[in-house]
Amino acid sequence: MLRTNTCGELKLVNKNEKVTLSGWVQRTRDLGGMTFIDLRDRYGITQLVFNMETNPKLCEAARKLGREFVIKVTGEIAERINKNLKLATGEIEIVVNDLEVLNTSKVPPFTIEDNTDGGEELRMQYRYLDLRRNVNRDNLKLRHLMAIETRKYMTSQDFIEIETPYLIKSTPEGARDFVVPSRMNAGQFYALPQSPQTFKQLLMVAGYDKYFQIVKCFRDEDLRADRQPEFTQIDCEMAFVEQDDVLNAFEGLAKHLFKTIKGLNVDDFPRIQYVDAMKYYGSDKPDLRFDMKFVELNDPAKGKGFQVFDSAELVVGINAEGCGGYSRKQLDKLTDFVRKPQIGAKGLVYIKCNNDGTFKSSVDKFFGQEELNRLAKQFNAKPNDLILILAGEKNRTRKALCELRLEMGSRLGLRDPNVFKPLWIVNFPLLEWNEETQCYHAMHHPFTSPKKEDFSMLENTPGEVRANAYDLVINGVEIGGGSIRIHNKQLQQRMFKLLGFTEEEAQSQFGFLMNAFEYGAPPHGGIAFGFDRWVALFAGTDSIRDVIAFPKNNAGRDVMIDSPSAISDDQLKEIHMRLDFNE
RNA sequence: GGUCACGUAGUUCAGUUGGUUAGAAUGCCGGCCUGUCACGCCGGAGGUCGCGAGUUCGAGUCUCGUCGUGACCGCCA
Repeated sequence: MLRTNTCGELKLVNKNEKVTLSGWVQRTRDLGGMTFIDLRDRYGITQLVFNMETNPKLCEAARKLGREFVIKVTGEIAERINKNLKLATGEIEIVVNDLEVLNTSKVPPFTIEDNTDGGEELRMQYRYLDLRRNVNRDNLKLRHLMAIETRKYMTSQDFIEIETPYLIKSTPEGARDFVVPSRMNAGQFYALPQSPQTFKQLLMVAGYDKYFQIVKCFRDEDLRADRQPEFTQIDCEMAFVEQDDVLNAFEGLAKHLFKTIKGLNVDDFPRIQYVDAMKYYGSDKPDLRFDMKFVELNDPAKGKGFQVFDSAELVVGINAEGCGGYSRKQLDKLTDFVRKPQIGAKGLVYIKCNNDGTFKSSVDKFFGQEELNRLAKQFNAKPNDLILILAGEKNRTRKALCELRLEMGSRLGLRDPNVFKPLWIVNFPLLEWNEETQCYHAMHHPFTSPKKEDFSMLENTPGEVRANAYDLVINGVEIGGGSIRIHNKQLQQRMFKLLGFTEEEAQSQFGFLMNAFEYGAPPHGGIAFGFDRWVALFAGTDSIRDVIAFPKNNAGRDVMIDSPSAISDDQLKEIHMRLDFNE
């Protein structure tokens, strides 16, 4: 037998038991006359003790063991003379009388410790060693628990998990598809799904009125810390529902996860209109852990002769409470921050609210004390507050101020990763104007239904039509999004036309869906959650790579197995492909 | 497609204005040590400064290119 117990479970109550343990050598402490070894497995660490006086041969063998050797030991559980309360098994140790090396190990390229000395690159290359560390094991365990709790909750609500295919059909809307050549059908390709969207709608037509799936999705786009080419969604769909039914159902799932995973009872989630989120936070995924709402200043700020304000489409600011003491240098740094190309503001106007009730501003030349006071009142600013104002084109300025708001939130320590502020953003626009292609495209996806009361605007002002679409946002992270779908062939056709599809294109790409709508499609809607992001959020990390066992780097490469890689000429021939690119 | 940062010992990093033999910590190897638990103490080995070109009397340091890694913009229904 290779083991009778794990390295995390033996306690004082097991004293004098004879046990066999197997695991990895975490560390040896050779004191000369005696040697201690920390033996590690997934469950914990147990101390082994070898004594030169009682068993010199065995003790010599133990001294030769290197880090990460795999060993099997048999011995008796003894109470420690010096207990280590930092360790779950710290009250006992194993007095070893038999030692077998199951496998040796090269010296690992970095230490398998909580505070490892290994850098990102190296740890990715030796991911199987990195995964031995506690932080990764805890993250993967958290991921597992969240998946289990999701399945438990969904099952309790009568949802059933149904698998949908991975080899499907390429369609133009949305992200770039990963594509798979077909051997049996020369010149034709499958695509990997960007999501099971159309299949789950077909399941609704089929009468499976509560569906979910924890499922891989694939998008061939450039990566970020929170984006992988393959990622996991909690994909859900319901029939006979309206927007509120969906929000309530999945607010239930979110609350269940907060409760069971984080032990938190969270309040009902606020529901914020898309237009309000943009107006007050400059973002469709506001971080509500802190307030610092935007205050628009077009009326009071214009007409004072300050060209920047007078010519701006929008003048808008925030109040950074308690920052009135910022030095010139600190303010310059903030100005540099907003002028970075990614932020894109031209400059930053400040108003310092001095403790004596006076104001100091970068636009003193144009605004007297009284006028500054009037501006400050709009923010409910108190002495020692700092008002920061940006001006310019509306969308750009809001986006820049959003970044500045988050930066100030971070500086003021208002973005505690242990605090969670979920909310719904509702009533997204149906369409978005794309400058590049000079046409509208669906903001969510082309199956999203417009608001009934906005139908009349579809012909003349389609940009103003609102959709039955919603996002779940937690702490400034978009965790999920969905919509009430179109279930009527005529409306779906009209939608495709609006998006610039010809009738033939729509038919060849989505005919299967529209045909299905002719056979009694029920009203339906759903949502999909970014599972990796949700786990990352609960794990307190910014990068979803930390919660994926074998992630890819930001060029889409797996540096451990070295993929993607070339394939042989024979393989190419089999799939009827010839390469055509410059090396 | 673009912007920025980084690349020096196994590893993580420092390295001044361009100037003698490139340092520290940790890991590794050897020795001592009977209650350690980040054990301690003593000693040792370990470097194509990512790669290529250029400037210079002289380059880890400056310039250009290139490769790798990370972050971001575009992109991601």
